[in-house]
Amino acid sequence: MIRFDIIKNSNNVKARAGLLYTDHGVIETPIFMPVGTQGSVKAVNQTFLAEDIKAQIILGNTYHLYLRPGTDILFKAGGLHKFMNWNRPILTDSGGYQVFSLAELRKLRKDGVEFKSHIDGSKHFFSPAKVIEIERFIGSDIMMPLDECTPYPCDYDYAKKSVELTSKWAVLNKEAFEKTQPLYGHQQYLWGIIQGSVYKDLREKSALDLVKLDFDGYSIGGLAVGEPTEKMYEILDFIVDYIPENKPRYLMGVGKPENILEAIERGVDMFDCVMPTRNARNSHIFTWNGIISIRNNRYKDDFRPLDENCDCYACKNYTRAYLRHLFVAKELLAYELASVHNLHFYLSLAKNARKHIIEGDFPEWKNKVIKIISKKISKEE
RNA sequence: GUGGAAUUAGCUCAGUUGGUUAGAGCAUCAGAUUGUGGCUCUGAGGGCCAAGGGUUCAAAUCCCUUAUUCCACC
Repeated sequence: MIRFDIIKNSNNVKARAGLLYTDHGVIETPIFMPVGTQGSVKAVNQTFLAEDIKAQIILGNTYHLYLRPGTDILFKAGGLHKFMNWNRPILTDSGGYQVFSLAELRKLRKDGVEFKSHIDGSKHFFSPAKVIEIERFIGSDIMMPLDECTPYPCDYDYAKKSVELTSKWAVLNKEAFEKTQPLYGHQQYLWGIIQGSVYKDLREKSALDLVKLDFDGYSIGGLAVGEPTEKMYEILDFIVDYIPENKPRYLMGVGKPENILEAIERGVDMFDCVMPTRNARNSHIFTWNGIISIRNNRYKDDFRPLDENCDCYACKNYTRAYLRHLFVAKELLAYELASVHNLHFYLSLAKNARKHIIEGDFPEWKNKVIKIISKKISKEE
């Protein structure tokens, strides 16, 4: 069983600060985990990731890594940590989301999912046991089980069947996990993923089924897939109480900075999202003063840093005008600097949230910063 | 000098036998992006169709003149 120490509970809200122990290091929660789908956080090298951004754990994706480079290469390399030169924790998503997002290629079966590779069209089959096997080859510290992520909107009957399937698979995931061993000498842990779309009774059923199996942690999946944000908060308010308090809670794929803070307030400990990196590549910059679209014409002669309150590599060394120029010229450095900055912002956001939970003024701080950081900067002061 | 071709958005070009408010790509400008199928998607602005004159109910389209550019031949 993974060790998770809650070092401080918030007084009025469910937010908490904790320490999550893995063989690759201790993670301070709440935490944001940069997404490195194919064994690389896009446009960011591992040195920056560790030393500047101060990422404590990153994500890999089972579906993508299985297709390329494949488990034989990962095994020969000694696991993903060595392969990519990252010695801090790694969490792998199972490919359950790809089952949903690549829906045209999939065929759901009771025992797993058939799909066609988006790379070469070849046919493959994922079962819960197969996914665990692949994650053993990858060597991720925290493994996600195979699940089905429902789209939104999703009618009740489909969501119900989907929860039943995900619960059935959870049993098989857990069995496979217990029957197999880590390959590289460090411990691996398995989470359960709660589904149920926007239906509270289905969410409850999903949570009860999974808690019975006693996973190391619990993920909340199937949110931020298009439902109104208020709906997401409503489900979070409801579902967190069904997850044992001493287990880490992971809200998959979320989200915008304000979504993360609202979810922390509701008791979530872990987050991942492509937003800081994908948006960085599209010139969308998160700052403590609000959102900047750095390609905008008005930054062409703005020689201030992206964010005057930031000490990341990009802000310490380069100006808005230069970043805008790089984006307009489609220079590769644009993607690197913007990604470093946005990830640094997300990690700072989590770090500050943690600090204010410990200091006891999280809700006040949260309400104050959300107003500022979620707004687009439209007029320069 | 002679003959031919061309001239349409900032750039490169479409534009059917003349027929409503002349299109595209790129560029520009502005949005979007939530367990990532690496440079994506959506939208907007921008043209007295080289200039002038004719023919016609109607001209980017046909005719004439001029200008500019390119090609071929003396």
